[in-house]
Amino acid sequence: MDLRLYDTLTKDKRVFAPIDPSKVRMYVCGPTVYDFAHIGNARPAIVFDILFRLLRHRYGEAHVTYVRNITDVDDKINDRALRDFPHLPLNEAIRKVTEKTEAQFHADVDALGCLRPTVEPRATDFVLPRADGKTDMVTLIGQLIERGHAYVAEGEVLFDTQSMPDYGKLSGRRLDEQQAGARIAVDAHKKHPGDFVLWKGSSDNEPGWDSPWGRGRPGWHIECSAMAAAYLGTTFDIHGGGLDLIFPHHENEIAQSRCAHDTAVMANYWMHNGFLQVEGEKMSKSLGNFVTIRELLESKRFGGRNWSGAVLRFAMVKTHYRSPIDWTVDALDESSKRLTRFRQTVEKFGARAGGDVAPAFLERLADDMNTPAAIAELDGLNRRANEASDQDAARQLAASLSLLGISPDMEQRAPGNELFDDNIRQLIGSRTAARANKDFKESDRIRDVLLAMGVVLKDGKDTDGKPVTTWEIAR
RNA sequence: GGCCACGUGGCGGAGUGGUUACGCAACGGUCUGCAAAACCGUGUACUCCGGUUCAAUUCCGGACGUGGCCUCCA
Repeated sequence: MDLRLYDTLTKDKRVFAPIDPSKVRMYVCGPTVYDFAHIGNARPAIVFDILFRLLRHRYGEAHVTYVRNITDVDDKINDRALRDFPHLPLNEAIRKVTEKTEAQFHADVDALGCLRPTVEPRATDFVLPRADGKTDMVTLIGQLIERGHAYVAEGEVLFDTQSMPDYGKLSGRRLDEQQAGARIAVDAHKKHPGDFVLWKGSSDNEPGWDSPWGRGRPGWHIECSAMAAAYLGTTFDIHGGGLDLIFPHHENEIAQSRCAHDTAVMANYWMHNGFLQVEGEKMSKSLGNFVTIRELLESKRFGGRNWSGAVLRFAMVKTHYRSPIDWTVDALDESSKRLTRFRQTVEKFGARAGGDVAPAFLERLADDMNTPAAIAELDGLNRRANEASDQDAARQLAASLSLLGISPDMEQRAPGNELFDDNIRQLIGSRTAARANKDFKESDRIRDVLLAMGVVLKDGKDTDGKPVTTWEIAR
């Protein structure tokens, strides 16, 4: 069965053919580490994690390289550093901000069930030429100047967009059209208003590196060109990111990379996840609907309860990755219910992941990651398992969920208390014993105790007819 | 103003030129010490107007609506 992927550049869905199946290569634009990641940031992390898992499943774990950068040089980071650590030297303050934020980001996406990428390079490690000879930004910029694709003007190095005949192909923007729009800053030193900065000078309270063009820092797009080449080579398989990055970020990455390396393409498939709204409105701090991953996991700010990483992940993948998502309490509620049903079936049959993924499920996923259709197959498996006590269906359900990055125990973790789980299991054990003795008074007492803890019990039977009790957090 | 998506039942959300998506909610039932859950069954749909076609929710054109990008942004 073929894997088919939608390519933003060619606007079509086609069979994925890696350049080298023994070394499938994917680059995804990662976070700028200046503040807590919001739920919108979680989307590309989850979407491309699923693609990563799918590729590993097809080509083998050792044959897929997933690079996701960490942007740790950015004006927002500078601002945050000056605000939060005014007494520290700038570099130290910046390091404090980026290290803390990076740790937060990792904790958040870990909780969402995302695997760590193969490599997570930090931009600041790729500004200057490196001892290991991996591609760096200064060298890349030098190559662009040499090849006549960039020029120096007023202390900046600018990319000469007119030097690239098909600039704008990804976003469908032509240079002459852009002149019409008044939004692009017209600077006298630019040859064309669409030209963008590769290198800019730094003042004393901005981070800077010594370069052939003076002390300065890289522009917004060059870091990804450098790090992608450093780990994946000049042409690779998949480049991903959010829809909003198509222009200017990815457009400019393509321009830089192709012109510096003189290649026909930078990546063979450009993939973009859709945007997310919150309760029907664009997420913004001014509307007060700005919600971070951490808040969803740990606070009751959204919907009066907190949500497990599995529920957040499920809510994210029950919509196709290219469609917009309206992030609502109702959607999380529904996700929680559906997931609980799957979990109960898996537990009831004692099914463990590691078995075979259901073929129909895999087929849906292979069709440009049609996760909603794939999940519908899980409903079918769930039904088959329960209707006909079909062990195999339950095993396939567990294995398929696992390919989606969802394991049953992710759902069960009670927030903020690691002993919670064990405690509940003990109480359930006592209650099961009481029920076996027909001591229903005691049995009901324990059930009430658990209910007071916010835990609802569900009695069932396993395939041998033995009583099995599962539980979930009360809604 | 330019570019790009999208508009499916009460809600979420796939897909298809003629045949059940799927789930949540609702209603009915089976089962269980009770409750809950689970399982089974039932109903409701394809924004509007033209066109192509034997046949359109599905293709083409238009209208209206929603969202995104064009500036840091997943």
